[in-house]
Amino acid sequence: MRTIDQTEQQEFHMVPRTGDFFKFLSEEALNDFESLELLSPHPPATTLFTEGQTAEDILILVEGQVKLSISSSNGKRLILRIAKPGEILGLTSALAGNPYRMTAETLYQCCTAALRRVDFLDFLMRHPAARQSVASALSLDFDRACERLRTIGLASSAPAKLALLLLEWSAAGRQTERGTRIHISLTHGEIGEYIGVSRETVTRTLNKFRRRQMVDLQGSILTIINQPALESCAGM
Amino acid sequence: MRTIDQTEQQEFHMVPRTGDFFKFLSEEALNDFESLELLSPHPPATTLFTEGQTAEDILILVEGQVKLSISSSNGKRLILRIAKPGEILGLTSALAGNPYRMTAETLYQCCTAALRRVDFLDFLMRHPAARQSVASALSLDFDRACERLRTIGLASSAPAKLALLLLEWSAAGRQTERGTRIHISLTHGEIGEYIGVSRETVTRTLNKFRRRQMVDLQGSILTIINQPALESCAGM
DNA sequence: CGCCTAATTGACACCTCTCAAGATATGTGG
DNA sequence: CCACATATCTTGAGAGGTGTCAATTAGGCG
Repeated sequence: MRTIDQTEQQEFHMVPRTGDFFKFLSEEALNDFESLELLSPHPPATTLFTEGQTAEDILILVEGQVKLSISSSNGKRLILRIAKPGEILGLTSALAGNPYRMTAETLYQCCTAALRRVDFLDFLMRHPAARQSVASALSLDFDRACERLRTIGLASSAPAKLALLLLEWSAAGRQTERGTRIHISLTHGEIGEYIGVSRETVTRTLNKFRRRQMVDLQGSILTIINQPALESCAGM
Repeated sequence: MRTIDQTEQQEFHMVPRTGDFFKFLSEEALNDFESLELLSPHPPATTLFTEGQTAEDILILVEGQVKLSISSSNGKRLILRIAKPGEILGLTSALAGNPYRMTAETLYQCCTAALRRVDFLDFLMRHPAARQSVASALSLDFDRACERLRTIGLASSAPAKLALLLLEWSAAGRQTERGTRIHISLTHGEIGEYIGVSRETVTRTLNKFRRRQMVDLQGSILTIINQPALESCAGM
């Protein structure tokens, strides 16, 4: 189901640097950074680090997507979010040198840049812009966790949770004349782990949305046809 | 039900500074801080700021307890945590100058120290120890949000959620020969808002715990008699 | 084609919410 | 001290939602 981008394994120095962290670095800071980093490719479905493991290095996602999740001892998982290029993985743990509070798993072929913790802290001392960038990343991490709490803790029913998730995703979607089109790259099981409901409930609820003409589903392409209906379902 | 500490309204300069933020400040930094702050007393059940409001000032809790919560448009609330003295309220929003993501409400008579945002940022520039302190506070905020997600999102049943909450609180409790004793200062309704279940379910579940000899309940004093049983109930 | 993963659908049990009624506390004013 | 008002807790009954289990179908890939 999950289609893997068949991009050629690129030469490391050619890997483009996109995303918030790199965007605000000066040319000079970028060069400084590149002299410290260790770039590594990772196959799909690789575990980069797990909950409880101590953070030795700083890991920055350069290319690909990484699933961040927390899990309970009885095997249940809760997906926090899908990290995009330019995100620092497990930032708070990495900064403080604490154990990771989450598990990071590659979705596709990924490329990460690793720095030793001390090197990264020194790097931040040298570049105020990077410090600013890290501060907003911390802020963003917290905001996103609150957003997750809102979806999981405040939505009363499974349809409400799913509607909230779709609306959240719709921000990154493309506008078409039929509605907002988004690409769903997760399985129903993973969507379930995203909003804390079972796989089967995701299937049933998605079908309910489709029957009610709220969304259209063609393979992994979902189109939000009736956004107001979705919003009222989400309780907005 | 909620008993209010009848401490005399103290002279401002006599208010003791406790908690993580103040603990790591040098004498000099503390004096610097005190020259910038504006101390204010607040009656119980006062709203300090609400979700969506823009953060103009930095607010640090000096004395008392503050309930931090998020809420949905249909009136449902989710308590994030009870802030203790020394905590910076809405830190990520305050630092970034973003709208608050939560609502802050005093529980008892409280005293806060307010600084203008720019003054606080300047203060941080002057005092590396304070910067360090803020960094770990940010980290702690995130960790606590994840902890909340674990309780609300990963626990499968109401008893599991309540058990997790009690065990979380037991860390701050006092050991006695009968078990860990904790003081519950929230109503059942508020406990419900803490773990995302209804008021009645809290009552029923607490009684179940009591009937099964897992806890003992005398007014607002709860004693964890059978911690292993609680832990297994929490799914640990 | 055969294997494997994911999606689908139905049946059923159980949990929790809601509504409603009553009991128990706490505070207030006479 | 008593009567009253208010807030909180308690308990029961009913309904709806969701998880689990099980069987079947669909789709991708070697």
